[in-house]
Amino acid sequence: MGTTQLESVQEPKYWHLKTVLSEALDSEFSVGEILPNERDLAARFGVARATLRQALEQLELEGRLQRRRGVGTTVAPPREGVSLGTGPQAWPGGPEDAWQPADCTAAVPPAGVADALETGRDETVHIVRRSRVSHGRPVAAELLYIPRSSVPELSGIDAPSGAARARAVLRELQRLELERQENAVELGSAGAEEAKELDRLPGAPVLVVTTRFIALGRTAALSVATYRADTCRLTFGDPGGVEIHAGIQRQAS
Amino acid sequence: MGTTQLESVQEPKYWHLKTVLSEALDSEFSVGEILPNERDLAARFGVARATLRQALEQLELEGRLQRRRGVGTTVAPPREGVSLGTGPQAWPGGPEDAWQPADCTAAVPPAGVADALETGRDETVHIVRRSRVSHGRPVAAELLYIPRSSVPELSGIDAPSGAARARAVLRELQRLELERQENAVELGSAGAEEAKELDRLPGAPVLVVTTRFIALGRTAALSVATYRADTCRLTFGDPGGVEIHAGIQRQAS
DNA sequence: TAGTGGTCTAGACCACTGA
DNA sequence: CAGTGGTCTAGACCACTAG
Repeated sequence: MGTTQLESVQEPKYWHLKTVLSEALDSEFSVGEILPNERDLAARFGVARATLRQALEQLELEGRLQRRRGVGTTVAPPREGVSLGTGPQAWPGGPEDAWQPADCTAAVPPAGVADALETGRDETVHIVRRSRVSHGRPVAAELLYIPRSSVPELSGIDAPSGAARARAVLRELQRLELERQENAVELGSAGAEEAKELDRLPGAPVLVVTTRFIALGRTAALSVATYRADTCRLTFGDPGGVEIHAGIQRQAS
Repeated sequence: MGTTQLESVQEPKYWHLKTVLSEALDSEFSVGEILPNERDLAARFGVARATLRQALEQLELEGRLQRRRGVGTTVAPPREGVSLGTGPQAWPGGPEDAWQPADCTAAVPPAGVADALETGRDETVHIVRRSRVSHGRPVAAELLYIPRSSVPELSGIDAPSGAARARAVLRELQRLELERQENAVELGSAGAEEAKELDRLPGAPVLVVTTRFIALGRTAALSVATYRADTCRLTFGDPGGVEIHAGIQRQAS
């Protein structure tokens, strides 16, 4: 560090800024603390506000900062471990399920979902909306697609929609014997509705977890869950033991 | 759609742009095709280049586009499913392992890693670098931390470093009986070295998969693998069956 | 060397929050 | 209401790629 080496071969300003800020966060700030506003910070570092923002965006993406319009930028707590499927295989709505049913409607699913469910593209399915809350904050929103054939005994006399119906559908689902489930995780960005549910702006990065529940050789239900990427670390496999934080592991070399 | 409704309550331009572009990608472009350059596109839509770029950035984050400096913007192929742990539990370097060992050195790991491994903070461990390639493209880079105590029989006469030593270390690891493993997935951004290995720019979004291998009640190895978030969809649990694409499922309502 | 995307600037206005 | 972050503009220059 003695010299400002030539090795700054062409390091972008925002990248250097990010490094400096990251170190400052470690040493000079504590969780929840409010940073100076963007205009002040930019002036302090002698860069345009847009450049400063580029650094802040990266730090927010890495879960180190939290920015809220009208409020300010605060130091984020370490990411929270959120368990996916504690037991190897379990229906949604079973015991130990961390999700809260919010609503249930009947509608035609997107074509991709219909194909996965092997239902006709015009066929309506049960769509259960659920949300997952942790430490009082929403962390995930889910759409659960369930073909009518998976819950044949569902009484039509039950509530036509709402949380009560959602619970009824999930209860019926338990009667099937779950063969196995397939999971996939990928990066996405929050749509308008998801953003509202997750208390973020549209376009915010999310981890999309797609789960296919397989019973009797066919896909009995399909879940598409979007987790806040800024606050969540998805854990799976056998739990237990001390928590580990990749974020911390990756710092420095 | 008949009217440009007032419901454009305040939809940002870049958001609307993203929607328009996304639909155009579906209907008017095919995979690999090159889009007009940013200056032309911006002019065509009557927005500043920065605004256009904001839309492109989102689409790239969602894996719909691929941008390369000096080349242009192309339509990306659907994300590729990348399997994490086909069998429930297996040591790295075992049969069916998709990784290619690249190097092996001995060094003091980051503090977070040392804590997870329960080694002293000044203690050196074996660090195996591996890379994962799919369809000729690099998709992930990994750092594997292995305490010396996990491979006590390792002969000091072997190659002091390089791929040969990496293979030797992994071979020794197989002798331990794997009890279980813990996985975690979170969003991160590529560091300078990772970026080079993944053929991306620094700061590119990555999915960081942390795996703790547990044997004899202690952490026998720790893997930190970074996957390209733009091209990968991580799959786990029992495989088999038709591939599903959350990206497609999430389109439209 | 021409053309691409990546970085950066110095402004402006807006939407939202909280006092 | 004042102050915050979010959006947007119209430029400029740079790093990289390929012919």
